[in-house]
Amino acid sequence: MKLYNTMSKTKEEFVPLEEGKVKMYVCGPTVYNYIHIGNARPMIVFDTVRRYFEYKGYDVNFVSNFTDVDDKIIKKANEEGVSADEISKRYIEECKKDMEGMNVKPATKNPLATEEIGGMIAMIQTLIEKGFAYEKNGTVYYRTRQFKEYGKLSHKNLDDLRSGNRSLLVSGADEKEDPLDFVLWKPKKEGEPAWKSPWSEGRPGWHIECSEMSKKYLGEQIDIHAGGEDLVFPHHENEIAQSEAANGKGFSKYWLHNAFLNIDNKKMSKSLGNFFTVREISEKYDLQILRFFMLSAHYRSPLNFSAELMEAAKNGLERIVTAAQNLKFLMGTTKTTQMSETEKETFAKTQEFVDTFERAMDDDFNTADAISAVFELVKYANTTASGESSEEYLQKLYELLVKLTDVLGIIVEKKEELLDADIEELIAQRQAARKERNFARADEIRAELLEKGIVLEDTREGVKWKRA
RNA sequence: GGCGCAGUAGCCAAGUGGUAAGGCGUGGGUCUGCAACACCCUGAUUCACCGGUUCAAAUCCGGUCUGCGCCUCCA
Repeated sequence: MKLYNTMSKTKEEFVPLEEGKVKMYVCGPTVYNYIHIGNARPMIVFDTVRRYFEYKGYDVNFVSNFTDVDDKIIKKANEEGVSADEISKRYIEECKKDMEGMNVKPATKNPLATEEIGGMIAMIQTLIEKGFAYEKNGTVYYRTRQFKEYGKLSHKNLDDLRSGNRSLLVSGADEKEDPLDFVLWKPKKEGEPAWKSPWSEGRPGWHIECSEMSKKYLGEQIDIHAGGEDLVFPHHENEIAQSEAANGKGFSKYWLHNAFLNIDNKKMSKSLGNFFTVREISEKYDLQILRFFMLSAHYRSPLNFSAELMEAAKNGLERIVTAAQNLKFLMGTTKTTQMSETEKETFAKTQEFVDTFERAMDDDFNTADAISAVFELVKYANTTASGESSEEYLQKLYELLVKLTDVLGIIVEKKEELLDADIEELIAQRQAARKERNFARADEIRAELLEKGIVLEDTREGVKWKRA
């Protein structure tokens, strides 16, 4: 299994720190509003990564935080005249609802920054003791140049950073020893949430949160640290500087970053007005479609979002779900139970699709290729399964389809639904009308049911129905 | 200015040295009372452009054009 490591800029063979286990940390959202579809990409992508590790038999400890103290949260709280705590609690709940809709598995642990302040203070203390941090008037800064490997993740040269950001030297006319130093702890301003610390009453800087939460819940060394590509610098670079300086050992073995989701080939932003929340999308589409859409491209490629592409994703996903439903339907009508020798041979050929699927996923989670393997399985099922198939054969095909789509977090199983008695009656009436070749009446009933959201399909094995 | 990514059919998208997967859409056909589903056929002599290396290039090298990202606590 190979994965692309931002640190080495190459695909590397995955070797876990501990046999059979994966310790994985994904930087979560700052909860000041509903999450947007850009936030959804890493959630979906890294959930899929997790699912594939689990498919391969690994025990995955998946930790993803919520940043629940931040300027934007405070700003939102002030606008609404409520506490910052109320804002963050509210949007954590809303975020979890969206994640459920996208079929993102709950993390092993979702630490909250505000509940880990003690550990952060201890880590900052250690950094000060080791000479990697210093305090000035209540603010604690990280002494960036003290960490000799600074820039190793983003492949930046400290002097380039300096010249590129000369303007900051002026605007940052503060007490920093060096303009590259970043904040570990800052004193509170009027009306801001604050915690007591040895330096001032205040709150932690953003970067230290992840260093501490990752250490607390996964240990000083982890297998995978992931997030959006914009986090490479400075966030992850700073995390490395903090964690490795404080713990005296390598932090994460592999660094995974997803590319951005664009809209009209532009980065999504409020100022451009091309900003969508997951909640807005959910009003128009099942979030399964959003998930399927996100997985249709490689996670390290920029992905463009548009209504047209969502429609295409919707149709593609429906093809997969329909195939699964069709197998299920045939299972209910088949006469034979056991697979014949011929069917055994036919089923054996599906191994080819499994191999293709795994080869794709083993190659840095190539979900686009993995999906094409699923489509090939779908075509194979559609071609080989019929009313003549045995229940066992249909069942095996169905289980295989579920197994592969489950890795992608795509749900093809539908809950058993019962129809109202009057709808059952209408379907029966229509069948009777068809038998009498009274097609006008039959079509009338079909149209009537369609208005109620019931779509009918006539097949050799009987009438199928589904909700529109 | 520094660092980096990308350009493959109408659209989306794999493929990183051996002769272009898959999906959506279009058009035609089979099935069906019709429809839907499904199936079959339909698509790039060609992978932004120009050179080069090689028996062989979408894939490697050089250059050009175009789009985009990071260098601001934005996933």
